[in-house]
Amino acid sequence: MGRTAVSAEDIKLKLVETEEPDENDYRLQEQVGFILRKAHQRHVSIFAAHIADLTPPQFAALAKLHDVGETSQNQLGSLIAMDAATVKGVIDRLKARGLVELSKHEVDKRRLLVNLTAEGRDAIERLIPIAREITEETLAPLSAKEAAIFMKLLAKLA
Amino acid sequence: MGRTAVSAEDIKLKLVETEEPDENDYRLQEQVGFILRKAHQRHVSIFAAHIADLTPPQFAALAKLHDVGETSQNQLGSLIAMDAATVKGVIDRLKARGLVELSKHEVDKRRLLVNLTAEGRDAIERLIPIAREITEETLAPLSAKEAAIFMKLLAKLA
DNA sequence: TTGATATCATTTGCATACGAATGAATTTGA
DNA sequence: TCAAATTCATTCGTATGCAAATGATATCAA
Repeated sequence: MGRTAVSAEDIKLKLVETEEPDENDYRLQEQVGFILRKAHQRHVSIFAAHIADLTPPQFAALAKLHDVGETSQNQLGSLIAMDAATVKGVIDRLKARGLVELSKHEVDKRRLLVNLTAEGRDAIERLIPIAREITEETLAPLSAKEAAIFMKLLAKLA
Repeated sequence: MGRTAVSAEDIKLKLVETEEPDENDYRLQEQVGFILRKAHQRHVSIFAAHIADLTPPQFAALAKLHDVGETSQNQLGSLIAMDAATVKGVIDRLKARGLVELSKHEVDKRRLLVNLTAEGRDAIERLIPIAREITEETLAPLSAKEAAIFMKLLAKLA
């Protein structure tokens, strides 16, 4: 008698429970987005410890300009993954510090050309070796093989 | 004769070149920090497409409160990797929207306790399934096996 | 050619993110 | 016990980051 004493309500409850074990075990700490944010924070912190007077976006702008030479503000932004509003602020601050200079495009009057100053060129050339150390330190928790795999997968995600 | 015609200058030049092929081949696009930033940007964009009325940090705060219940503002911050100044802004905005309520700690008068409101609880429980989809879509460029490896390595980095 | 579109840059508003300084309350240690 | 150190929260200043609106200039298409 007792062994078969399972009501319809019991069964329904069981089903509901196994159908959605969802809300109970959502672990924020294991979600990509959350960990990506933390990993990025850690990198920024390592960067700041090595290069105190420049932010990563500012460094990116200088490094890219060093790479490609004169470009328009918007184009530079697309090269370093910054929208127009953001890149403007970054360039303004670099200009205020004399690392970059602006000029108007002769033909297309909408464009604002950006270029490194001599000081900006010196700065970026001096900083690139340090940037290599920053990359290295950021990846330090991984073995060489792990780092290679990680970079490949990260590039797929980005 | 011709085969051994290598001057001291030639050798020095060769050495210099192999000692620092550095500044010439620094590729911003291949640095961890740069790609991490882009991957994070992509995730935030995916998040916004699924959950328009909440930011990832706001979601994190609600999810963590749902997980651990009432906590102090600072403690919540450390649980979701936000410093005191940042967490205050996030909590202020959640409070203004009625998703969270604040109260003073009876014993330790320095602490400000944060708790979900009924509305906040409803919201986070409704959003968690969507957050799973966001995680899934963020990892979509990777196979299941790649995603598992990536998450393991990313966790090591963060 | 000219009217519709598109592009480049700027501005505004909002939301992280964090260092540094400050004040209040608590804990520690001599 | 009481002064020093620590912790919690707030505020200020600076720097991304992005959506949306705007104005100027270019390009395209009918």
